[in-house]
Amino acid sequence: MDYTTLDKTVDLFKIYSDPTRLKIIHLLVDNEQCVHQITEKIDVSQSAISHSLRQLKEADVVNHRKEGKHVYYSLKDNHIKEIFLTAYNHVENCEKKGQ
Amino acid sequence: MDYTTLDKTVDLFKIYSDPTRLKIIHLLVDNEQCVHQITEKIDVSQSAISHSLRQLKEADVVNHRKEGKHVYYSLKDNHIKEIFLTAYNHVENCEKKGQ
DNA sequence: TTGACATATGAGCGACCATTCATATATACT
DNA sequence: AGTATATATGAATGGTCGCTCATATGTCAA
Repeated sequence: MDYTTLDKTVDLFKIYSDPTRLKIIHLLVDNEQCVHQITEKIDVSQSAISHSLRQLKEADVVNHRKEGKHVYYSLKDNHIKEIFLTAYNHVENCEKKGQ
Repeated sequence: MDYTTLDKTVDLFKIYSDPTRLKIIHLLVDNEQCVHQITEKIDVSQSAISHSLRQLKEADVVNHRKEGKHVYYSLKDNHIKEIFLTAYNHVENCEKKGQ
């Protein structure tokens, strides 16, 4: 084995490095949401959302629970939220300073 | 324009999502280093290192200063370090807990 | 100015990956 | 059972991107 901590960190960052997945994470920062709600708010096919959610789940970034026909997703961990917010706020600050 | 904050955040995460670039960031967490030092410590060609450094520079992740023949690179910002360390430590903790 | 060392750049190739399309599964209702 | 809604899956494809190779640029020393 030489699948190091650094390699695993790369994989975690890859999860954040896609517009669809990051939009989902953004939505889930505040509340859990079901697939249907997510699909309404992001402009890609339901299939694409589902594929993205699968990756988020396999990367241990989200939890999911079933409730009747619906499946609700939420962020798994405070670190997951923290990584997102630190980067997001950094980008926002850079914008205000002008690039 | 609809190059949103979220899109820019995706681009920032993309920078972290490559083994070579992340290894460089890892090296620079403690000290600034010149290209030659970095090349000695990472097992890809000098050309690949240089390409990676260029991307890091264009993404405003690193500073560089010339000193004679050498060019020294360092992390530009504490946020850059924080994003890396939060993710890296998260992965380390997950490893200890067993996956 | 020639040679050695340090760094950067451009082109081209190969691999990876997000999306769509079509379809499958699951649940609820009548 | 049959229909509608919600979600998941597999295959195929188009685009992105990191790497190597070759070469260019820059800097110092003799």
